[in-house]
Amino acid sequence: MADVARLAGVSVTTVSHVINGTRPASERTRERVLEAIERTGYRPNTLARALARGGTQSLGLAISGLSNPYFSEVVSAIEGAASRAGHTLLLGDTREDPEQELRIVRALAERQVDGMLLAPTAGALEHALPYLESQGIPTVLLDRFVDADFDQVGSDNEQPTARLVEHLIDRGHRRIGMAIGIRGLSTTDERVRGYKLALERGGLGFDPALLAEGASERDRARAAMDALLDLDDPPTAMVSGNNFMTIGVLRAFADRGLRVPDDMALVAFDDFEWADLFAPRLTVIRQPTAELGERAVALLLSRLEDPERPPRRERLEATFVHRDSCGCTGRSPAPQIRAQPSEHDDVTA
Amino acid sequence: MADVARLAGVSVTTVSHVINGTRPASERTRERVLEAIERTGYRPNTLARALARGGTQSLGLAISGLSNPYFSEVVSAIEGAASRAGHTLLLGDTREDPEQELRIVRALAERQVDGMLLAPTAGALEHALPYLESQGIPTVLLDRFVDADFDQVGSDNEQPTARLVEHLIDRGHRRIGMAIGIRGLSTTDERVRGYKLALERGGLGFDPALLAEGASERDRARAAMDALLDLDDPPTAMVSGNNFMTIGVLRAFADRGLRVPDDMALVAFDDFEWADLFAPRLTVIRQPTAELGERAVALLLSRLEDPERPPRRERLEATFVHRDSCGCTGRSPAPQIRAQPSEHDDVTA
DNA sequence: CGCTTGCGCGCAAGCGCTTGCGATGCCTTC
DNA sequence: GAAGGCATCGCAAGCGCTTGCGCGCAAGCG
Repeated sequence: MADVARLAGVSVTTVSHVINGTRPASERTRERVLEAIERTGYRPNTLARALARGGTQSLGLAISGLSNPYFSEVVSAIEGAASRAGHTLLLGDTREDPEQELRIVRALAERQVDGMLLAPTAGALEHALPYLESQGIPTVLLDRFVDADFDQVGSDNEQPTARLVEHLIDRGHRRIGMAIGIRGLSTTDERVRGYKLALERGGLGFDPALLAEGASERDRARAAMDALLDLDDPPTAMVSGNNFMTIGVLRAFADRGLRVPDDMALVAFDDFEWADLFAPRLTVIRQPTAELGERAVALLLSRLEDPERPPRRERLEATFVHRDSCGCTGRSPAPQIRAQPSEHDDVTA
Repeated sequence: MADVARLAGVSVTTVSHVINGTRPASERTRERVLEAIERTGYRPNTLARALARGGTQSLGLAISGLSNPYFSEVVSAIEGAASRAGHTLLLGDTREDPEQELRIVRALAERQVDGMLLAPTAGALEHALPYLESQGIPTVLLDRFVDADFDQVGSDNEQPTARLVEHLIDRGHRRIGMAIGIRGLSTTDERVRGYKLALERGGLGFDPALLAEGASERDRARAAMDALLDLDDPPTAMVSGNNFMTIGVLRAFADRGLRVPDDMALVAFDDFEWADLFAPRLTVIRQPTAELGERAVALLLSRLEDPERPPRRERLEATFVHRDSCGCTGRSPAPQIRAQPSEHDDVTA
């Protein structure tokens, strides 16, 4: 910037002001400065600016499993919203590990992000969250809810899962298993609660033996599913707690040559983009990923504007998408479907 | 940091040195400083450090389609490698738009990233790349190759695609169409070249009418595929140029109730994680996504160490994964398969 | 008992930018 | 013709950290 000032024959003050439009300048000097900028190939140093101004125009994003299609859709939406608001994203992967999460959050905070978007791990309450709170960093929690005073966004889990299970019950299933993600995450807990709720409503009673603990790892889910199938009284239908679990469960089925829905019914939380193109066409709950990302950013921006505003929680509605993996297709009448927004799917809110 | 210094009764100089271990200090003062840091809840300001030192320990990543599973796997690998090397990632989505790409690259550069990872758009040579070059920013290009003096990493495209097509030819197909991505990207061009090569080798001749221009958008691919199917002499088999194209093509098939592989054979570039679990099980070329990300970071780090080193290009081998969508299953002997690394797939290098 | 060594530290000058105060010169206004 | 107003700009003090110099002091030396 000093170069520019020299070339334009003005002070750095003036250069700074014409760059930022923070103070009027004569047309003449404006032009000279602009030209000097052009000729020197001047590249502003955002760091120095941030240091001087306090505020980096950047947001931290700490999340687990970038390669998880659900999250990557959310990330994509977040990137879009952040970028539209003139913010840059700093990215970190928590790997679902509270220590790693703290490291990431620390690193991002030390880089002076203006705010933080975090999909908290199961141990966040003991590590990352206290840190964020003590440092007074504007934060919004994503996907998983936590019992703490933070802004939070996520989908509704309990009722949609219950709906999934009830659908299986309606189809006559009595032994319904569930493959679940990481214990301690609200997403997991709430979905399990929905599962139990539906069983209860259906007068079925909850059998802990029918829970396949997948810990959100495909291979663990596969192994756990395998164990379920070895039961004396194995399930005739499964509900999967998230897309990783779905993959694991299906692998376990494939291992034994079980076919969906003929040998085994399956419904799942989390949709896949291609899900209506391949068989079995999965009956799922679809989360509003784009909206989720956008709301999260919106919440964060609003908090940046008013740090004192009381924390807000937003539950977004998830959609029931009726396809074939539940075993309904053609053979028996599909239950209460209300709309068909997608071309090949039956979709209901 | 001033607070810490005061509380410890030393100068900021000393605080800085004990934090960074840049100068020996007496055990006593070390302890006092550390304790003061603890008690003040001091959080180092990376920005100020970067400003003083020059060097931010952060890398820029500009890529398109975060929600593309191929890219999100690469991103995941990059994040891992970068994080292991002590770097933070700044993320931007180019949306395949050269102007947007330049904006992103600029924003990242102005944030003083130490180096840049870029999946160049088709117009990069006119915008982003000259900028990067003129600013002397260490850069490695990703996925797509470009005719310029940059470090570059990507998969082999031509031969693998040819292999895909030859496979169809071996199965007796004579009208083989291809759905292709964005023109001007080396990935697209090279894959088309592989397609033509195979046709030629098979004595089939290239018919431009059989190219479905999908521009890497699912809906365009679907429409283009639709047009192909309306031909007087429609293809009996398709090869898809990337995973978006695959989705589009399959949608077009679904629209008409065409079944793969019975009514239509399909082979594709890009694997999906779940591809062996759903029908049709796609026969594909799988790119080494993790390796790609890691090599890219490795290249960038090595360039940071030695900025003068001549640019390097790395072609990574893609894998032929033989499944059912080509129409081979059981009915006819599968051609030259050499290994079966995956449990349910036939995989060949 | 002076003098060198070496150890432990602090001073202060930046890094590149922003911004509160003025300073300067010219044009109006009584 | 002096005073006030307005439009244009520059000075210099930071923002929080790093780092080349150099100072003081105790130990070691002849």
